[in-house]
Amino acid sequence: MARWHTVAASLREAIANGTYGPGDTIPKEEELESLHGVSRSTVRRAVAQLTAEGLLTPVRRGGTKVRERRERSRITRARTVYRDERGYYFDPSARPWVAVRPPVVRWGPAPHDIAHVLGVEPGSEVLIRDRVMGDPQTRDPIQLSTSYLPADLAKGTVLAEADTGSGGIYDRLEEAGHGPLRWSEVVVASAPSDADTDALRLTPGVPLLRLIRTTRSADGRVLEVNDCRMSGERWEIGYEILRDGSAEFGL
Amino acid sequence: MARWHTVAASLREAIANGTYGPGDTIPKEEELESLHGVSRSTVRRAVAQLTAEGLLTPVRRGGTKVRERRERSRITRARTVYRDERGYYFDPSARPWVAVRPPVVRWGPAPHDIAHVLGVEPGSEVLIRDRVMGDPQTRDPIQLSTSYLPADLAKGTVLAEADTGSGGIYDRLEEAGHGPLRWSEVVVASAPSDADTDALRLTPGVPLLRLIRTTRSADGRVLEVNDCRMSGERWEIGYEILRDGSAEFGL
DNA sequence: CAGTGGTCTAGACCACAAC
DNA sequence: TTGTGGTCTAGACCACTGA
Repeated sequence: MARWHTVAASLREAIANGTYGPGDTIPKEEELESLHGVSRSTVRRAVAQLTAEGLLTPVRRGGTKVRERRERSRITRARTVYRDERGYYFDPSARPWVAVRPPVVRWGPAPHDIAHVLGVEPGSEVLIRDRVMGDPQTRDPIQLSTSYLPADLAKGTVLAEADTGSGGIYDRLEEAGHGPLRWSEVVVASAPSDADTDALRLTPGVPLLRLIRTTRSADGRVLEVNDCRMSGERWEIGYEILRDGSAEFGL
Repeated sequence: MARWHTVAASLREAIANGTYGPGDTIPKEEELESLHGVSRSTVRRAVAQLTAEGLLTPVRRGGTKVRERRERSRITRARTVYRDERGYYFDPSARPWVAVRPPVVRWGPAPHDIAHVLGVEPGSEVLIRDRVMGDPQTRDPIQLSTSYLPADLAKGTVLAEADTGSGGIYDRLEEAGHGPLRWSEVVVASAPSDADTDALRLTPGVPLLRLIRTTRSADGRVLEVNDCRMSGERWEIGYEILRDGSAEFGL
């Protein structure tokens, strides 16, 4: 076993058994050097590893601290989509999030994994609608929501405008004769891109939790793919499980 | 911007635009040194970063390669649990996975996040049932499934045996008068532990996708928490979305 | 068996933030 | 102001594995 592995394992153990609790400062690099009889680079390799794993956060001048793990908040997904006069809702907990910056609408290449679902060639031009949802008070970003629409569907329509009006793109799609719309969604865990790490202010080592929702027309054509990304450390997604013939019960 | 950031960004860009495609070998460390005019350590810092992000895999003697991204396979969760003569099922796709090693049953401390759901003190002793499910042919591990049960419920019962008999712990719990059981589940993304990285043979930088299912008795007591972990790179979880009053439709 | 990545050292200077 | 982590260099030897 490499020496830095030994140092990392020793730190991991000390964190696991509570020797260093959340918020505590671990010994400074110089002390870890003499403690394990290794050079500073070796200590730094070990600390870098635990940092990437989300266990530590180095603070300049303040030492290296054991990260505080927040409790995850839950987003609950209902079995049925519902709507009111303002549009469709997928989340019955109805979080009061707001757009923390104006939506960005642009044309660009379809990412590989999205293109596959959207049924277009990877890299071909599609309409990309970016929103950042966050806390109404603090304006902290919470979710990055990106919609992708096929070019031939969106070109020259209100779908490509920043403001799509009441009910949003789904009402526009139904008005254009594609309805009644149908949706499905998958949950994915992935490493964040640099841009997402930045936008969500993620600590290194924290994965993304992604909800990828596909909108289809009544005849089965894929009209939109929405990729909603949030911190895997701060959020979890709850689903109901029903028993045959039983009534709904709470989570 | 630090120099290693520059090198990392340059490599990321080259991978994104296809200069280095999946499976390609990037220039060896020595070449990257002279290419960017930095020392070997700096090159290595950049490569370490992209490796942690899951973009590269260094191969001794074979150079450093751009990782092939596999397509994700889907696990579909139905809104209703169903059962046959063998027990309850939560996954209608009914994957033919098998236990790739005998289940391990032991008493141990409840992990912090599980204890919270189970309603016991973190670190207090609970029954832990570990299973590894995998491919019937290759016997590759696919899912790590760990069940936690409160000590007072499981002590001295068949629940603490390796073989719980036909229908497993759920049938035993219902026979003990706790039924009809109720379930709920949440999806979580998290960084894997060392043991999980090892058991699932995860590449560094790949997050875990976790299904945490809670079993409750008819009167609401939490009887079991199951933590099912799989590679976030290889799996996604699909959920049905129904429209009010509409018939089911496929994903 | 040789070339690649893996590890480690000793030393230097920088930059930020808490004091 | 100063102590902490952040970056970088030059050089050495090791260990695995694919040519």
